[in-house]
Amino acid sequence: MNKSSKDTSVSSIQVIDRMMMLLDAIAANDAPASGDTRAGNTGTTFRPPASLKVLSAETGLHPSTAHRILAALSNNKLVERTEAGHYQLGIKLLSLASRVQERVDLRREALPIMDRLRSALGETVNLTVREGDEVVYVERASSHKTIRVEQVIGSRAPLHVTAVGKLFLAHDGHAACQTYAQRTGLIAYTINTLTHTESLWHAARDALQQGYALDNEEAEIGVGCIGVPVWDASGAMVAGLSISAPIQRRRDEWIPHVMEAGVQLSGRLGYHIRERD
Amino acid sequence: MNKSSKDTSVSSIQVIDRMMMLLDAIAANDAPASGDTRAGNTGTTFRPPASLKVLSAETGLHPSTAHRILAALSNNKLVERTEAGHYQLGIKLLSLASRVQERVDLRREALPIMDRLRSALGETVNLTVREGDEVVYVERASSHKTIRVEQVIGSRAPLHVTAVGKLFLAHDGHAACQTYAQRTGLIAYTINTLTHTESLWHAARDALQQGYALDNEEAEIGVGCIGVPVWDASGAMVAGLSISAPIQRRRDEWIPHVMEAGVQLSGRLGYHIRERD
DNA sequence: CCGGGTTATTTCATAATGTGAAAACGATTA
DNA sequence: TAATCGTTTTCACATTATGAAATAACCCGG
Repeated sequence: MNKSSKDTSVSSIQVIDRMMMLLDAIAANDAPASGDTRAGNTGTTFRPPASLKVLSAETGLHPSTAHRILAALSNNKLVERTEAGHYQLGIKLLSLASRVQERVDLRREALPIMDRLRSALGETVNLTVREGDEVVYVERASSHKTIRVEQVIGSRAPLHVTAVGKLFLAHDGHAACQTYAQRTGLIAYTINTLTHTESLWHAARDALQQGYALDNEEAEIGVGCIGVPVWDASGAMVAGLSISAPIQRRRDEWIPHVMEAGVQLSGRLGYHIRERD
Repeated sequence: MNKSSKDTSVSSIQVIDRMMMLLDAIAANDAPASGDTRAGNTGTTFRPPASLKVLSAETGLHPSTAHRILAALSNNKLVERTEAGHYQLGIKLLSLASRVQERVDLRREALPIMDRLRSALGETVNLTVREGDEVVYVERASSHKTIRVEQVIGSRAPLHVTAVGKLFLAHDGHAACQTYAQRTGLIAYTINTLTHTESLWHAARDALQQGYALDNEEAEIGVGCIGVPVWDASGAMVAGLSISAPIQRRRDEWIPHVMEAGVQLSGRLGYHIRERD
């Protein structure tokens, strides 16, 4: 009979849920083989294109059922078959997604999330994008406190003095960070500004690694930030989300909240969690 | 009982086909509205939303059925609901499509199509992309005839002397075409080269209108081309496909073949035929 | 503030639909 | 040639999706 232990939703259509499992399984097994073709593989780590066997095993569907659903998806160009008979995601997804693309607007998606974060923590939340060697403030949810930090929309700041900017630098890699350092001279804004190339790089790299960056009065004395990256569907870092507060009010407990907001916004832009590890 | 539908498929799953109808219907209603003067509104409405009523009418599905399927899709984030209750395509499509994006490579998709075209018509087929004021030859399926036209992969030609180049110019619009003309001076390569701004513009615009462009010995005496545009999922013109032959061998009957190849390749890149109505 | 018309949602009896065990197929490999 | 593995098709069955109708929510004009 049915041994369906993972009953996901109250009222959904079985076939469609199963279809979704299959699409996700295909997407997961579709991992690109770029740059990871080192010798000495153990043999089990590489990702073969998704065969029926694998997909049915991974989804728990009977091969027969999986095959039937995949054939239906194939008819509708939602999946394609390689000549070897393996499955990959289909072209139709591109044309459908292009419609979503047109609609998705960073600021519009960001605003409600920023609002919630501001309400939860009570401090000003900023959305920034990168432009060259600077971050630009493009949206804001202001704190209601009498003493608050507020950036002008449209204003800029160099990458190395902001939390989000350091994430951008880390994303660029070591070489680009060094080039940036040389190009800009890492001008000191406060006594705390990181002005040495390598300490900047290490701070940035560690920040990206842990998923958030701090700004400890590096741009302005008295102001502290927590910044997180925002990714889009293609895996590009398209923006940053940060909370800014008077340094004595800032709390480490906020970090998970800000990170959660970043994850949410990235999700709204089509980012899927398991990008690469 | 009353099944008067078009069952094109040999064996497909009903729900999935219906789901696809709905997704397509949503996509169609998601298109940028042109000439929709149904309601005189100002400001608040950016896009015409798709209501259940409209979708069920458009797909021929009973409202109840459509609603159920849409709810299932909604559970899986393939569609989203606006707060007004209308339906739009969902974020999940973005993350799925990004996987396709990674895989889709212009040249790889083009080669089999170019091969078929070459075999059908016996002349050299070229794939070109734009780079600034020039087209670059990036792929080729050579004719096997002893007398044939052959461009070097990687070589370039100015826009105004090639069939595909004129399509790019037309795509840019009148002003950009004029700028191009001023900037480059429309150097004559042969006696047939279009060296007058306006005649170039008219030729280009008409070509794009009709879906193909000719090159009548405009780059080199004795060589004639038929070129068609290649579009991607976002509606951008990303390349051109052209066939080149000694002018006395070129036939107008080839035009539909080349156009068909262009449509096929565009489809492989995610372009959906019905852009506007 | 109240009808009346419209649209969205839920219900539920029904059979049509998708299911999966098993068998057939087809490609490798021994 | 037989054996093995993965894919595809078949088919009897009941689970599953269906759609008519009833209900709820919503929107306007009076």
